[in-house]
Amino acid sequence: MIQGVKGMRDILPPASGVWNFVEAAARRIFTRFNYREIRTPILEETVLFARGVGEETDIVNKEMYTFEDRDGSSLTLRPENTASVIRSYIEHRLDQQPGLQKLYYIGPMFRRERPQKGRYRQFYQIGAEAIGSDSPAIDAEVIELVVAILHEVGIRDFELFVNSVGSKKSRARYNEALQAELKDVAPKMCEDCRRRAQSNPLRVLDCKVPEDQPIIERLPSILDFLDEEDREHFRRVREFLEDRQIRFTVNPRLVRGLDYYARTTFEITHGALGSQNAILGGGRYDRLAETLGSKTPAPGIGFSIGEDRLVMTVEASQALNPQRLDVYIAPMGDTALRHCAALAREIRELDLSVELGTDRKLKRMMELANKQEARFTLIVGDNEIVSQAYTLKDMASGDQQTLSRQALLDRLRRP
RNA sequence: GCGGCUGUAGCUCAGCUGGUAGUAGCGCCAGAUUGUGGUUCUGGAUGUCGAGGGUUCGAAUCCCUCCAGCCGCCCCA
Repeated sequence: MIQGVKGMRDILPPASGVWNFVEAAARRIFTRFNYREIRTPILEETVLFARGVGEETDIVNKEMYTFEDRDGSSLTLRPENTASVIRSYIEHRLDQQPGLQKLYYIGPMFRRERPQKGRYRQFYQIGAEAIGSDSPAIDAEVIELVVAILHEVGIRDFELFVNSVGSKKSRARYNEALQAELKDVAPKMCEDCRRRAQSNPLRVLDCKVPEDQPIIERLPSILDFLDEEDREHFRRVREFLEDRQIRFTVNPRLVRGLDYYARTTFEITHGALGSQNAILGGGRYDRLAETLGSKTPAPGIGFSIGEDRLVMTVEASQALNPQRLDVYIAPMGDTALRHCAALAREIRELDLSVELGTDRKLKRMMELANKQEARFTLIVGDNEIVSQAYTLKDMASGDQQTLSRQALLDRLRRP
């Protein structure tokens, strides 16, 4: 049997209905915040991600699907979308458009990681970028926007963490200070932390072992390494969030991220997700455009929601009503079947979903109507064609009435 | 990429001190007299027991390899 590729999955009904629900909700909120959709290619030149995301990140080092094209150029399946959006912004001179560019996207990304629940090699992100301003008010609005999306899909019990990682320079200084400090205290910590102190000091901050917490609390905070401007920027972001009555926790340990992050970073987690508990993450990337060759600065901030994970929490938190069938038409015989095609078209024009049965037996068609939870079944046989009166059965109550063609359409028009 | 656990009908699973697959539940199909579903009853189909190899007279059951999923690491969405 030919199977799907590892880490990639089929999204079947009824789950696909939840995906559509989530995407429709996101689009509504994006529209309210005046974001418009951008669609970028799934393939980009490898160098875009190498430079944009950062040569030293795990994503670029070991997780990209990179291959040589027939002409010898190196192409990569996008592992994230911010770099592509900025590339497009530069290429099409969107900085010449009036005001901010507020763009959103929905689509698949690819990273070759070991698959797990909530972690797939082809996964989907719903994201947005606000490019062209470094105002802290934009940071707060972007965060307000993601919170609004979560509310719109019915998720309330999440936690929002915000932090500021300052400039690249202050992050480097912080990393040094952390390493120096860890040299002394790491031996007293758990096995994992001792390893991380060597390989990736920032990861120590994520340790969940209770005994290590007192030590971690005494480690230096990145917030103490910010310069004056970064500190003020972060203060105002928090102020704007409070004005908007958005509940958040400052988490100085939230320092991970791609190389391009600067100043504000944020993350939202949800308990129902297990170890892959981050449902979305984002941050500011004021220098990314220049890194990618823009002559003019284009400070921006964005986020991406892990749609797979969002769908999981939506599925866990509420029972969504699946797509309903409005009318099942049961024609009795070939004449009726031909006759019903026009009838089906007329009912569909009322924006109702219609299934036109092709089975020979009425009993069988009634069964199918029932299994698909049709609201009505319309029975059309010789009697009905001759008399131009149709039998409409309400499947919930079992009531049946005989209606003229016009009365039938009127009856179906109102719920 | 590393470690652990798991893999039997469409789904959930039983069988696993080796003897050649389950009247299991749900679902699916058909019938209970020719234009009426949901309940009930009756009957039926479907599995190369994840794949390949090995041990054995004989393997779903033991061993090896591979594949996939899940959990942890790592990373992140």
